[in-house]
Amino acid sequence: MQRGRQLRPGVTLVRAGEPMAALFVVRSGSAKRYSVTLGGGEQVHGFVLPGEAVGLEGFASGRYTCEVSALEPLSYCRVPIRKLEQLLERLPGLRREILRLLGQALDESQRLRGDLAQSDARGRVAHFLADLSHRLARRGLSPTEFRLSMSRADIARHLGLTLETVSRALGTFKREGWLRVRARDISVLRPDALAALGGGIA
Amino acid sequence: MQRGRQLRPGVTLVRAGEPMAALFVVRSGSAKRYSVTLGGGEQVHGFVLPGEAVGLEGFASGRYTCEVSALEPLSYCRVPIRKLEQLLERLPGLRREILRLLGQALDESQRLRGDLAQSDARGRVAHFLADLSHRLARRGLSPTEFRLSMSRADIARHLGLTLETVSRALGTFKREGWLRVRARDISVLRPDALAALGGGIA
DNA sequence: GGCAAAACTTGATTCATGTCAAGTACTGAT
DNA sequence: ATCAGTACTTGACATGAATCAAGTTTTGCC
Repeated sequence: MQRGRQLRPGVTLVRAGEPMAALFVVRSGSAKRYSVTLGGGEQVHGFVLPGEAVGLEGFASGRYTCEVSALEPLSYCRVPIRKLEQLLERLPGLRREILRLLGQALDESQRLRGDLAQSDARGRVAHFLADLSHRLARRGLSPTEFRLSMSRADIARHLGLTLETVSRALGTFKREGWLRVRARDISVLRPDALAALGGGIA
Repeated sequence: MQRGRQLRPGVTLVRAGEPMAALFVVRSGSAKRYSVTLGGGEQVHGFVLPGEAVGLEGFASGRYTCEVSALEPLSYCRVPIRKLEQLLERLPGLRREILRLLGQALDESQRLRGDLAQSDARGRVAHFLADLSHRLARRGLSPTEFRLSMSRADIARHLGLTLETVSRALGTFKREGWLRVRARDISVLRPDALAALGGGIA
């Protein structure tokens, strides 16, 4: 495992189509995962937060299938696949951990898709915020006070909305007293309300 | 591996919340993967075709996270997890294969989510049909003549649409000469047109 | 084969979100 | 500190999909 590597904002960590030589784990900062569509637009698959892995979907074909680029100064570890395979040979615990990681990524992706498919614009934005909050909390960061490292346009492309609609949803949450929003700084005042709107599975 | 098991239409193969005791591989027939939402509705995550695996997302927590029930008479193999772990110990090739399977499921889920987020109703339905066609072809079945084993309502819940909208989309494809539709029997006349509308990543 | 229930299609209307457009507030550079 | 460029907000309007409501076809059962 190689650690202590750094990336400046905007720099790409992995590119779609490159052979998967390593997995990455983000240590600090955040990144955007996206694909470039036929029309030249970006499909934003999601955002990577500290403690989360990058490159898992490369197991499918041995190549990365999306681009991942830093939204803030990013530090990360690199885990070469060769090394990983050697370790998997010997460590049943690591085997389970990798399967768990993949299973979790799969589960989250499906759950998210389901929720997006069935909620309106406000529900999607609420879900997005609640999810972010939850993932930050898991990492020991504040679930109620945080700074969005991504633009409204990125959020919109992630949720299948337009940036205007995202802006309006944030506006209504603010007006209803659920959030404080100042540019990219968010304070969640009513996590329960967001979670309720974000909806989801029983 | 235990094979030759059968299920009648409507019967459930795995239930959300159950401990993951085994993986399953469908041999013939098809199934619906779904979650029950807070309101009692169904979130349809997708459909399982012959040759595809069921239960992968259970690796996340050791429990299945969605329900899978047969849409047609279903035959399948059951692969107990204990057995699988023993085999993973000895067979590096199987380790890679399982990772590949999970990576592929993850990649497809993300790609699908991205496409759904960015297409309109017709695009989604076109994508759905093109995907189905592609997966059937992979299995050696006809990519142009098939029978939908799921209802319009299931398709709609899968795509985040209403059943009326799905019906109308099929209607327009029919009128434009891209499909023949007779109840659940589909003939694809213009696969290219569907693929183009289904759009996707570069 | 006939019947009832379910699944599906089609039409009219409403509403949410996209689109277009203008204006405001950040941000980073000089 | 000022300025320029970008990001964001807000408003007016258009549009595609949801909703509501009949009708029609298919399916499975007797």
